[in-house]
Amino acid sequence: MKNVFALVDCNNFYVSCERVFDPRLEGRPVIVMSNNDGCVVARSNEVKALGVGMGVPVFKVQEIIEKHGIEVFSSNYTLYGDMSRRVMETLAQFTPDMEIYSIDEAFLDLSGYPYRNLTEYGHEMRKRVKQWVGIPVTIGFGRSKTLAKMANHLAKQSAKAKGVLDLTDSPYLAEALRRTDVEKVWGIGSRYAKRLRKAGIETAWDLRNADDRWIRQEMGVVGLRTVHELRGIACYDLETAPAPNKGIASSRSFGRPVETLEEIRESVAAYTSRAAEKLRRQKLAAGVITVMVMTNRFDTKGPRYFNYQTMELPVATNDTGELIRYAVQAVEKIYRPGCRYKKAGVLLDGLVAQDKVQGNLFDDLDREKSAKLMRVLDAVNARTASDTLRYATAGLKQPWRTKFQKRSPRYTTRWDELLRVKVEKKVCTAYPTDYGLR
DNA sequence: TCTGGGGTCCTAGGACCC
DNA sequence: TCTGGGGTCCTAGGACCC
Repeated sequence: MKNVFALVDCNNFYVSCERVFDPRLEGRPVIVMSNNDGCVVARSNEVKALGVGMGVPVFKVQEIIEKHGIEVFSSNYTLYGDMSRRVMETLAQFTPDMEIYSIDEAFLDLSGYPYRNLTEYGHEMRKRVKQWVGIPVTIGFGRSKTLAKMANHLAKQSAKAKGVLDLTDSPYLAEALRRTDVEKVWGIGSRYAKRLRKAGIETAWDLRNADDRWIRQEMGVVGLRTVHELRGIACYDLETAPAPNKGIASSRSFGRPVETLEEIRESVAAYTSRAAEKLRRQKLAAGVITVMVMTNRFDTKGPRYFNYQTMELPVATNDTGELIRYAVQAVEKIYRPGCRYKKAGVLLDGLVAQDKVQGNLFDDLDREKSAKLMRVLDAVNARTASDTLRYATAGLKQPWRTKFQKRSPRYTTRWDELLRVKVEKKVCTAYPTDYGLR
């Protein structure tokens, strides 16, 4: 039996999410920015056509933004996360063999399903996601994940494909490989692309026909797998049950430079709280904590500084208060006065299941009490959908907070931010589904 | 003035042990 | 002055992904 993989990818996902709730944006140029309103992380097709690159700093394209009246949004991860869930739930109806690969992508394993016409099936999926959730998607089919990715990419380029391209047994496969630049291949980043091009390998077709020994030498086993995948030999299976995290990180740039130990300490405490919440959501505990601080790496004047401190905990924990205590100790060791800090972060490692934590003879914390307290904390914050309860160390006003100056309402997860619909005397004909609500 | 955040896997080399 | 070999574990760094 031959493998059939599909890759479903939401088009310009963050932009599409904004458009679902603000149809005025349809057909207009739209940008969504990264954290701290720093970089461009999502662009509508209109913006791509204006030559605005992925990941460019917003201030560098300010002129284009103003000249073309581009609509600009801060990231609204709460909204995007919820919309993603809706898309995935809809896709799950088509097959049980699904891997949620990222917030806006899913692999489907359709091997062994007697679909006579994959293209038709793809159009059905597209239609349903659009109708139920309001998000446009593109679908590529291939004999390996890498080929499904490539098909998806080509489907986006071609208007003729109408969002679906099947390359499983296609007579156009060779042509498709020839038309794909080597850096567009999944697994080939800018470094490898440069080296490959130097060696005369410019397209996916060239890569597919490259010498195995040379590839193994230059790119290791990972590179070799990519080449095999391009030949239609599937090296990667679907990963339906996500492996538990190996580490959990929480780091943020500051909305403005931070200089005092007090503010750095607050931010580190706040980031530690976030990381600890993630930890508890996955029922894990951390045995190692690392705190890092850094100045602006683009700043040419002023002292540049980067440092981190790792601490091993006597007992693995997911208690916010306890983790904050270690984090604060760590940050006090690396804080250097006279620097303008741009970013701080917390990394948790040595993760173990919370019910398999090894005790310690000298442990003086009441673990049961701590677990109870954390449950209450999480429950209250879940009900109020914000960090209503938090540790005083994290500060009250948090003047260093990351910027989100143009965030749209969290339409689907906050009662006080629901979409407002003006109803005139006539009967309202808008149904919740029109807004992605169910 | 303004430049994101959170992950994964692989490999080479050093520490350590017998 | 002579000074083995093989295994494991850990870490840092480099590549990649969205």
